[in-house]
Amino acid sequence: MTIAEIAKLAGVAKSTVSRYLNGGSVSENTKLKIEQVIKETGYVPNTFARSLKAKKTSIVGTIVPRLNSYATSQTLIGIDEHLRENNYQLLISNTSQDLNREVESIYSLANQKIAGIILLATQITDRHLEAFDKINVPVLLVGQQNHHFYSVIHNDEHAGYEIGKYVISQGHKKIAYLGVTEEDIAVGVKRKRGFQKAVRYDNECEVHYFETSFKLTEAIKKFPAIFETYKPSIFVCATDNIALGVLKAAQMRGLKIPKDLSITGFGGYEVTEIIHPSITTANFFYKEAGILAAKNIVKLINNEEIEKVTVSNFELIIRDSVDKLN
Amino acid sequence: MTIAEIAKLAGVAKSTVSRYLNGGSVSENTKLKIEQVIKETGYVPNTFARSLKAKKTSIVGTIVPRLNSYATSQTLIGIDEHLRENNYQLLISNTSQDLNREVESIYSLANQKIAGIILLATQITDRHLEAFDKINVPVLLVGQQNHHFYSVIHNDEHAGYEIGKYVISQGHKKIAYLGVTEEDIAVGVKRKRGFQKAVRYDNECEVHYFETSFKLTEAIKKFPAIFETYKPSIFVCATDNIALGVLKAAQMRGLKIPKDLSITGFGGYEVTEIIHPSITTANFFYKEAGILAAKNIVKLINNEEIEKVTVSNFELIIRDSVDKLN
DNA sequence: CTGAAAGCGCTTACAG
DNA sequence: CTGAAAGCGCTTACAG
Repeated sequence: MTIAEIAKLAGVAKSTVSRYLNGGSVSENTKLKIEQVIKETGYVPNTFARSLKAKKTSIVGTIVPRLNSYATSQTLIGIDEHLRENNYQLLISNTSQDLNREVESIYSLANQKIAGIILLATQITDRHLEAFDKINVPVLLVGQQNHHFYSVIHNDEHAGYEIGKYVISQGHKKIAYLGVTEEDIAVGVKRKRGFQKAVRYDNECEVHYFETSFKLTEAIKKFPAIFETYKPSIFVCATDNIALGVLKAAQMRGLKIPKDLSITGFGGYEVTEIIHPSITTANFFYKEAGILAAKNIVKLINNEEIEKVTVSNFELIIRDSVDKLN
Repeated sequence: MTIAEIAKLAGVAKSTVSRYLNGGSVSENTKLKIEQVIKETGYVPNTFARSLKAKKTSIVGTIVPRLNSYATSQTLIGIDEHLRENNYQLLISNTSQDLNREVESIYSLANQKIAGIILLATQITDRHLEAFDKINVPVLLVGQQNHHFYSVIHNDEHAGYEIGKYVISQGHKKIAYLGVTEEDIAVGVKRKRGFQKAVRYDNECEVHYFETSFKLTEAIKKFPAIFETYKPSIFVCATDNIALGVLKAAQMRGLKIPKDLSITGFGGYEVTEIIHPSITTANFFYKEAGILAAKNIVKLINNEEIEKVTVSNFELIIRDSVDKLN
């Protein structure tokens, strides 16, 4: 089935059918005829021919650092949902946490004439800047903020603040903050900064800051030394994964949570609810952030105005992993 | 940059450049010239023009029931990896567990002239059969077997058998098997069948079979009634998710695992290791199955022979959730 | 080995 | 509102 056959069957010119398909002006009468023929034949336009002429597609490329992460999945689900409803297609490009592949993906997606790019960002390097600069395609960052780009971010700083306030309200005076590298602005800098703001004016409160990677296993390894030398009453962990590592390490040495040690996380990962005891955490709405991202990229594609930074919400979920000391 | 410009710069005809690009016969000399020009200009062929003529692409569509599942992520990672290495592109189509959307996706992918389809299958209905029949594209099933299709499956039956053997070897005599609907052949039928084979000849062993859904929360709800009326020494759960639900429910009522109750799962989900106590389970190699699937679909696309059914391996992982009673 | 030409299935000014 | 024609950037017989 081609547009030519449809045109012939409907007794009109190809261009008229094309106009009908693209919402151009067609008389009611011919509209009906074409509609009829298309229904009968089940005709679907050839995407390649269309894209070849129009020099663009209705595909939004989303670059993700990894596929096997709760945050990624939920965000993708949100993006997918909104894109689908608006007749855009989602193309997922997985980079397996390889920044080189991330840059390659940018060029590769541009080459496929995708309409826009959503990047679930971790770090933005000069090579990212250069690539985005070259390709001239609407771009939206999710999870990290950068003054060169539009972005949808989580409220990491405020989440850190709320966690801090809560921990203090439960009477904790000796806190181990287990964070990550400051190269990650959102997770490494902002969550900590928010936390610091909350504890700053409590003079009796002592906080020591430690750093680990995003890996659960690394947190398990780091735990014993910190716990033994510093003896904190609580571990405030910069991610749920780290919190899970700390929980595992603590339970392995027979500690009762939260009686012997309290723990908090960030993220709102499903496991934190399943696990026993369930973990107090700041829950980010990843799926909603995905929907916001999709909405914004669509607007960008249509040259509509949007805010430079859209902040997605969070909620503090108080569960069973923090002991009340006062 | 178009092929015409490259041709002009290299001083040859478009068709010669095209032949060079597609591995046709070109003299060493012209090959060098073209190579040079392409390098200088950074020319990349237009995919749409190419696909429009060639009437096919190098895209493999993978239809997944859901994005937020460990099994799905791992399988996709495997598929992605092997496809990338072989210059195919992966297009992921998420159906959010909606069988209608699954069927729609089949047609939609076919319409995009993808080279092949991998379906992470749950159930195969007549409408699936009809769709695949119509589109005439190589198809491969993952996770479920069906005599109409090529497939890569997990060794569910043998895994069930090994779990059964192990449970008996630990002296359990009163077993609750918590399974799922038999509409799911792999999970609902085969795992149970394997398990039954293992326990069949142990006369002292009593097994009661129960059914729940795939949802963790449902397992939590089902737990109390089963536990109180039947009082088993172990819950053999048909998935890790169900096992996690049982664990949660048991811990909520203060039971010590495995002292008061033993639990096993199927799947090898990451959480089963993190959680305390860690759960004994049959670990399926999802990523490897993904690689196998990608290998097979590529062969199918190239008209190479493959086995109708490829069985992916598993391993029994013995951890801390089963008590030794003998 | 190489080139000229036709054609894949659309869209888009342009003219009426 | 409608149609004829050109052209998007490739590939593929065909002829030499």
